[in-house]
Amino acid sequence: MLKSHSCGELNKEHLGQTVALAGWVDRRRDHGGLIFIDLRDREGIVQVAFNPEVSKSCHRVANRLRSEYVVRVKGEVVKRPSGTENPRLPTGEVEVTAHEVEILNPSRTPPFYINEEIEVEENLRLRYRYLDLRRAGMRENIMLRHRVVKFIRDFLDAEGFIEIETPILIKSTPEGARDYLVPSRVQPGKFYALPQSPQQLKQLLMVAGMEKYYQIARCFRDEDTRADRQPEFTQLDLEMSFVEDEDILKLMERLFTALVTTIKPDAKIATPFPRFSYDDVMNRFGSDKPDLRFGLEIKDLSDIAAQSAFDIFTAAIAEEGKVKGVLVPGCASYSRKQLDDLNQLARSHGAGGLITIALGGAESGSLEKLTADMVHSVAAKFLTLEQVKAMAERLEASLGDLLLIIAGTARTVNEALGALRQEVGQRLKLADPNTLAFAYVKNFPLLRKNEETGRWEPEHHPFTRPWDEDEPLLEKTPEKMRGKHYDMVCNGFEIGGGSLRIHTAKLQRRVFRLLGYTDPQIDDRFGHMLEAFEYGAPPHGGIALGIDRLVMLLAGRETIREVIAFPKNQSAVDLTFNAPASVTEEQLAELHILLREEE
RNA sequence: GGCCCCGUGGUGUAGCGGUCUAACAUGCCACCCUGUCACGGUGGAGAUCGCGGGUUCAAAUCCCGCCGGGGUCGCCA
Repeated sequence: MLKSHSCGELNKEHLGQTVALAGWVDRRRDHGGLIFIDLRDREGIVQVAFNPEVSKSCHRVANRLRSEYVVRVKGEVVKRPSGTENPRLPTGEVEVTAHEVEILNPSRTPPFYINEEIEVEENLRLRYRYLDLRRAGMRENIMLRHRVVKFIRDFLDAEGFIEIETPILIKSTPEGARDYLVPSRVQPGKFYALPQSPQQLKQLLMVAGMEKYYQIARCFRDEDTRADRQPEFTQLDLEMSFVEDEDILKLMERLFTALVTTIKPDAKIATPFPRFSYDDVMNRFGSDKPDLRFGLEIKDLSDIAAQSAFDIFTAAIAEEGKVKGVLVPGCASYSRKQLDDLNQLARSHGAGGLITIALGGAESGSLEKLTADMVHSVAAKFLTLEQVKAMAERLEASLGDLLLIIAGTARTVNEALGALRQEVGQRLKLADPNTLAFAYVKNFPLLRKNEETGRWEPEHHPFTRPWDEDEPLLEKTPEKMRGKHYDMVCNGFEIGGGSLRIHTAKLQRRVFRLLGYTDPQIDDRFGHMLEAFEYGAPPHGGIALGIDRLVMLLAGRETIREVIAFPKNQSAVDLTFNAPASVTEEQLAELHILLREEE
C-alpha cells in the first residue's frame, strides 16, 4: 500500500508517528513561506504542513500542487501549535509535517467544485459523475447505501435466509411494464427480456424447497422516469414458504426498525407500523402511499353539501358522487394566483374543479366570530353561514384557514384531494424531515378493470392469492375480490409491496382465464409456473422493497439519482457513457436485426 | 404524448426593454505573504446571455419555434 493510514483517521493517538498518506488535494493555502494543504481521502481530511525549514524540496513541490492533484505524503503527525487547532475537523488537533511528497498524478481544473456542497446542474454532474462522487455528500450517500445493504444481508442471514442469484436474461411476459429486450444471436429472431423483478423465479425457488430466499436484485422496466423511478433499480427481493401475511410484515418491521435505529439513530420511527386498509387510506388521505407525518385528513362533507343550494355539490351527490374537503391552515389570504395553482393541480388529477372557501383573511381565532361577509368563495352565495361553519368544523378549521372542496366521483375526489393534501403539506412544511413514518396498506382489490380495454387487470400481479372466502367470487363478481397483498409505505413513497401467492395450478389458471387469456396462451406464457405448482408447491409469499427509495429517504434526498452511483437521466440516458448508443452494422447483422425507417 | 419550471464567464447567481462596452461571489493565472484552515492582499484573463426567427429606433430582457435539463399527468403486473 502507498499509504499507512487514512487521512480522516489521524488524531492525538498518532502523535510522533511517521505516516504515509495518499489522497487528493482538497484545498491549498499558500502563505509564501509556509504552505498548507488539506489532504482528502475517502475517510476524511487532514492538514499537511509544508515548511521550507523542514524540507526545501517538499515546499517546492507543494508550490505546484493544485486542487484534485493526487499526492503521496510521508511525514510526522504533530500536535498543532496551541490556538491553531481546528475544532471543525475531526483531525483538527493534529497535522502532518511533510518530509517527503510525491505527485502521483496532476489534475485538470475540475469543471465544478469538489470541495463545496454548491448545487451544480445535474447533467454536468452526471457527465463527470466520477468527480461528483468525490464530493462529500455523494460519498456519504454511497457509503450509507453500502451500510444499508450490508445490514440487510447480515440481518436476513441471521434469520435463516439464503441469497440466491437469478438470471438477468429471461423471458418477456405479457403482463406489467414494458420489457427491455435482448436479441439472441444463437436463436435468430428471438429475444430475452431483462427481469422486471425476479417474481416467478423466486416462486420457483419456493417450489424448489429453499423456504427462505432473498436477493439484492437489479430490476428493469422500460417506462418513463420520475424522481423516484429510473429504468434500472434495485430491490430487496424476498420470499418465504409456509407463512401468513403477518409473518412477513412483522419480519420486515423488525428489519426496518433495527436498520433505522442502527444506521440512522437520530431518526424518529414509530413501531409497530400502523396497518391501513386500502379503502381507508384512499378515503382519508387520497393516496395508496400517504405521507403520515402530518394530518390534514380528507373529510366527507356530502351530507352538509347535499343541503346546500350549490348545483355543483347537489349534482355530484345526485350522481352518487361525493363532496369532500381538506384543510389548509392559515392560508385564508392566499392570492388569486395561489388559488389558481391549487385549482390547476386538482384538475390535473381529474377533478372538474376546485371550490375554495377562505374563512376571513389574515386574522385568526375561533370559528364563532365568523360572519357571512368574512366568507370568501365563489360558492358563498349558495351556502348558508351555518353550512360553511359545519364544513369548517368537520375539517377542524379556525378563522384564517382555507378550505379546499371537490365534488365528483368518490375516486376522483379522493385522488385530487390527496394530491392537494400532499402539496399543502409540502408548502407548509408540515412533515418533520427527521421522521420515518412507515405503514402497511392491506386489503387491496385483487383486480381492476381497465376502462379502455374493458379487461380485468391485476392490481398487483397475477400471482397474488385472493382471500380464501373471496375465491368463489372469481367468475361472478371479480370486482369484489380482495387480494392478500400488502404495500409498505413511508413518507409518501411506496417503498415495497408483496403478497401471499397462488400455489395451486387450478386457481392460478382460473385467474389467468379471467384476465382474458385462452388456455393455449396460458400454457405458452405461464406453463412453466403451472407445471411447477403441480409438483408439491408449498404455500408461500414474499415482498420486494425498493432499495433506492429506502436509501433516498434515509439520506434525506429528493431523488433516487442521489443514491445511485451511475444513474440515468429523465430521458433514460447515461451521461457518463452516453448510453444508449448506435452499434455497427456488423453487430446488428450478427443479431439478425434490421432497423426500421421512422419519420 | 399533455402540462409546469429552468437555460447568463469554469461553477453558482444578479440583471427581466435603453444607464449592459453584462454585475457579484467563487474558481483560474501571476506576484506578495511563516500558522492558515472557505487564509489574506494586489493585479489579470475569462460570456457572441442554449439555438433560430420575429416585434421594436433599441432585446440577455417581450413574442413564436426548436434543442437540452428537471418536475409532473398518462405509464410504472
